Amino acid sequence: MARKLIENHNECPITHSMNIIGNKWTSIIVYVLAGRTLRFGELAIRIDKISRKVLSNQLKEMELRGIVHRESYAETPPRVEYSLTKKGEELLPILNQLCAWSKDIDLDMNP
Amino acid sequence: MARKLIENHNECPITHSMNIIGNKWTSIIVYVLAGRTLRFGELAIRIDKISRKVLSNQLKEMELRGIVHRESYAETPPRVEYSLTKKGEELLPILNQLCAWSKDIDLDMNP
DNA sequence: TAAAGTAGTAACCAAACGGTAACTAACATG
DNA sequence: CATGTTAGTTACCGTTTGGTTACTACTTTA
Repeated sequence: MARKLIENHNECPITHSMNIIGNKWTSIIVYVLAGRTLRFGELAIRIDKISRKVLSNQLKEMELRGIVHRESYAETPPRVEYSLTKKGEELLPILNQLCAWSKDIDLDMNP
Repeated sequence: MARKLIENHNECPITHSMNIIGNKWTSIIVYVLAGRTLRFGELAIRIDKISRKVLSNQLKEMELRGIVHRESYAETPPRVEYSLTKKGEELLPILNQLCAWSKDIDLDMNP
């Protein structure tokens, strides 16, 4: 279930960072969750091509890391709401800089 | 050879960013190359656990994206030196923020 | 009684990724 | 003539990741 981590015996800080956000979906989930609360199903719709299984796994991992907050309501049908924690919100300005940085890189001339 | 990209029809900027640096090694290579020029073999030694094949592929992709500069000398034995482009250098302050952000996240309590 | 709606989970399979070992070219040295 | 040196590449294969489908539980509505 859990993703495999890069070994990091010499505690390289960037390797540590990559072990947290260096995968396909984590940053995208943070970005989509920016400033709002969304239910599981809404997240699944907004994030193109993600499967419910993978979304579920990622959210679980992010909750464990303290990036995402999960609030479950005992209703029928069930309702579960996801939002960013303070830590998650702190990632946003960094991601915005990343977006700005990558703006002028072209992927069309592909390998 | 080339990594598969996340589909991004609605041109989500963070998805675009993740298509560039959202993988195991790219950011780590940028970090190791910060402010210096290294030969292929030196990179392979400094980056723990990366295989020469994967390193070669990553560098090729990063060169294509304009993040890394490759200088090859027609000597025997061959010498190839890698360094960051201006674009690559611009990524560094962002990566440093990422390192600072991730500092207090604990991975030991693992999924 | 049947269907609909939600948030998952389990089993299973396909695709992507990563690693290993052997190999190349080209010259220098012993 | 064999060996070492470097930056790769190729073929092969195992691991990891991702995707699909079906299924659950519970209650409301038709």
